[in-house]
Amino acid sequence: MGKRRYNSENAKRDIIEKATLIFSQKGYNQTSVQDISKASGYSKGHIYYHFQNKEKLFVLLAQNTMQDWYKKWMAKESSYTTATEKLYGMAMHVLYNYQTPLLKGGQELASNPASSLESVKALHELAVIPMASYRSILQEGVENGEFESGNIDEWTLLVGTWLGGLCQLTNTQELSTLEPLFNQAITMFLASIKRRNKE
Amino acid sequence: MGKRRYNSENAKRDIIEKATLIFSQKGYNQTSVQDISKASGYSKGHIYYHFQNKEKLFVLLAQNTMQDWYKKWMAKESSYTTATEKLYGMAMHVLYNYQTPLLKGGQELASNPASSLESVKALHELAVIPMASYRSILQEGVENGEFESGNIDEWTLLVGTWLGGLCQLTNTQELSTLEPLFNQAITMFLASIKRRNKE
DNA sequence: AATAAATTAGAACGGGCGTTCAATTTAGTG
DNA sequence: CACTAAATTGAACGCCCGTTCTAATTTATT
Repeated sequence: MGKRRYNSENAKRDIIEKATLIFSQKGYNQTSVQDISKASGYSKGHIYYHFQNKEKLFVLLAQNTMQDWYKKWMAKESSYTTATEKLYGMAMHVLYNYQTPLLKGGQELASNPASSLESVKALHELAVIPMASYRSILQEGVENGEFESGNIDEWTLLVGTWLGGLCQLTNTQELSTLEPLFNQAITMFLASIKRRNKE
Repeated sequence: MGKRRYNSENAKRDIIEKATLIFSQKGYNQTSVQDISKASGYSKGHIYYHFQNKEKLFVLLAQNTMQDWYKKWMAKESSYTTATEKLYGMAMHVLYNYQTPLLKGGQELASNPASSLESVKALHELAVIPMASYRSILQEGVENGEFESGNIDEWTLLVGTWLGGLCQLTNTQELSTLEPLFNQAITMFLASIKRRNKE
């Protein structure tokens, strides 16, 4: 009666790995299950042995990716002492870890009326995660007096959209060349929210 | 021997109109020629009477849309006297006239290896238009002393990506509610590039 | 009224898609 | 070694896509 332990986890891992890569490169609609099959070396049928369907597979990958992004940020965050440092750190974290193209795939899926509500909802919840991270930094900065008091939700949207917009450039430019740009955005943003010392 | 003048221009106009709408709503891949046929009331075959194929049709629409955007801006621009005013005006112009979803469709098309190089090139040229518009405002501001002298190309990218990022919000929020946000972005941006008067 | 060209519809095609399913191989168990 | 369940394949299905083709209809000119 002992549980048998076979091993299809290698296969599953391979599929996940390759699928993440291809979805990132080509988006959701333009990635076929056949593409994933070919890249992973497993048959189309086997993909359906591990995953219910293409949609569920994508959502899982998006969740994994975002979770990874968030965990890595949490690990890094404590190494910064001020909210200001955290903002700069976040900009770099976004530049190097945010999987813009995968998120783009999410928009494709979400905008398709045929997609299950469940998946759309799941993806929507993912999009909230980075915003919450930005918000918490801004909040902290206001509370400890680094930043002026102001409309934190508005600031969150502003910094979030700016970083999101900048990420579009990652499609066409080498990441490292974008560092100054990301930093400059934070510098400009900070210039408007930093508390100016009374002298 | 005189040229006959029939009238299928109504049909063509209808198709263009509906196709623009649907491409904007659903993106490139998820819009089928059948969708356009149904919405316009003309047969699939007739669409191919007017347009070579789906790809060319899309490129044409994108060009029309961008041309329209640019013309409208040119018409508006002269009503602003300072570069500062122009930036605020541009933000509103982008908010209300930039067809983000259509541009998204362009990215889909461009990222498909099967797309013709010609189309990809045409779309790429379109993406340059708004950037050039931003740049010219910044240039003007520097030249007439409104703005500090600085790296204009970097500023262009920064303001461009910010407005582009903000535009993503137009998918989910009422345009008019976004006005303050767009204005706030410009205000923050200006705070960093405006020349401070010597006193 | 006849004609020829412009316009439109609709059926048909080949292909690729996501998905299902039956059959086969693989590997642990007694 | 036989047995059984997991793992994996590959063919098959039905669907919708972009596109083409042919035939019908409308329209302007003669």
